[in-house]
Amino acid sequence: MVIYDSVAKEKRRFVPQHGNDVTLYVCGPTVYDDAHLGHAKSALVFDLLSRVLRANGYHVTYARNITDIDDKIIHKAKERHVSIGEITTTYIEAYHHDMAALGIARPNLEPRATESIEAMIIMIEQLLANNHAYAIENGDIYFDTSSDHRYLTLSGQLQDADARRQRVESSHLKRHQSDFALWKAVHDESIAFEAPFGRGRPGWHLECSAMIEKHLARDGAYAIDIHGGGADLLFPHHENEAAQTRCATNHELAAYWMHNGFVTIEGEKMSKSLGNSFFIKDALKVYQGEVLRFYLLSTHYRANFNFNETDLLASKKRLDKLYRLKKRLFGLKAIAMVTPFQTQLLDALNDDLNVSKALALIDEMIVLSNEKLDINAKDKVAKKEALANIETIATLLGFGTNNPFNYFQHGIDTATRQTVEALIAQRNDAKRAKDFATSDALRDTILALGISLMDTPEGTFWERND
RNA sequence: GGCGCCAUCGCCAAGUGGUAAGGCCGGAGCCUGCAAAGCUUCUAUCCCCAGUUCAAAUCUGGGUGGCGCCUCCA
Repeated sequence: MVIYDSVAKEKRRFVPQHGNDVTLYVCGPTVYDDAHLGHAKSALVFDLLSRVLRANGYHVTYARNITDIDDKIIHKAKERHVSIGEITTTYIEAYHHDMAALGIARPNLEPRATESIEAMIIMIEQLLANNHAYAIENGDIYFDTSSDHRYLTLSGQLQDADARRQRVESSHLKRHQSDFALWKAVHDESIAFEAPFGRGRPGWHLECSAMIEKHLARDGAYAIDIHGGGADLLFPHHENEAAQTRCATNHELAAYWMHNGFVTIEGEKMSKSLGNSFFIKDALKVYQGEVLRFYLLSTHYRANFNFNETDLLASKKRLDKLYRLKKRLFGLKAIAMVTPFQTQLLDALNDDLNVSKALALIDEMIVLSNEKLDINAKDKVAKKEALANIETIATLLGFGTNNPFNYFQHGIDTATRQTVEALIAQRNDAKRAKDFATSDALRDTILALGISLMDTPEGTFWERND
């Protein structure tokens, strides 16, 4: 397997530190609002990565954190006059629901910040003991970036202090502009945690380093094999995580760093300030989760992704073809077998998750299978192979996992369904009577309901139009 | 201002030194009572300029144009 390491800025052959075991940590969401398409992209990319790693025979421990204590959460709880727990429970459930709809498997571990306070306290104490952190008058504890000789080598920022001063809000109490809070002292009645160095709340960057130490880290040069997240996290979040870990422990944080590109809408990054966030739950009202999965995964993970409906529908048509083939194979049991296609598919994905190449292989496989079945509809070998190939696609990429008939009739309500089926029965009567004028008129009626008909030797099937 | 990414057919998108994958859309055909689906077939020399090389979309330099990070952020 080859992975693009966004710190080395080149593709590197992937070699785990500990034999067959792979540790993967990905920065998850802060649960103060619904998940948007950007969250989906990140979760999808690393879901795919974990699938591909496993397909290569690795034993993967995949952790994705949940930040459930944060100023934005507290703010929202106050705004709604509810507890923080109610906010986080609501959005954690929503997150899980949305991710499941996209066919994203749950990571092995989903550590929460509030359950990792002890680990964070331990790390702060290590940093204080090593003189990598200091407390200021009000009780806040900062990481001393000047004490880390490798600071900024991860992101390659290396900017001078004057440049940063322009942008960063100055805190006269910090020793250096780039120093960041490990612990924010709390003196009032608002939510806080007890710590030897005073009541307070953890800084954001700390939790990932602490959780990694607590749940994944093993002896060696690096705490874990792969650390992932959105491209916006490289600096300062991952830079700071890396600094904390190397200064508190005797190892670097991750052997490989992977960052996924952004989902943009109309060419602009989604953000609160622009008001252009596109929530997964809203997209799911219109499109099937699997179509969204296919679309969001169809562009290489490192490239920026400009979401638009035209491209989404083009992706849907591409996925449709996989399901049309599955429809032709309906009722047959898949038999485990090895085909050249499967090897090629894994090879493509092993090249830094080259999904475009994988999709091209899938298209070619579909055409070839259809061709064989057009020549001989009872070609058993072709059917067996095609089924096995579809199984592999489902396992590796999560595409084609549904019942093909349900897929094409997605979102049709019972009333419409009954109407359509009654009209089809009428039309079949007309067809039997060779009354093609009536039968064509009925098809137009059905078409007006958004339904396409397909006459086949096995009967008339219907599909929803998009 | 600093750091970084990107620019391939109408649209989406691989390929990163050896002579342009795939999909969508569109044209033609086969099949079909007519359709749909499926199949066959047709459509690019890679933003511009200069350089390196036997050979460049692919490397180097310079332009132009997008985008991201530097502040919470997937």
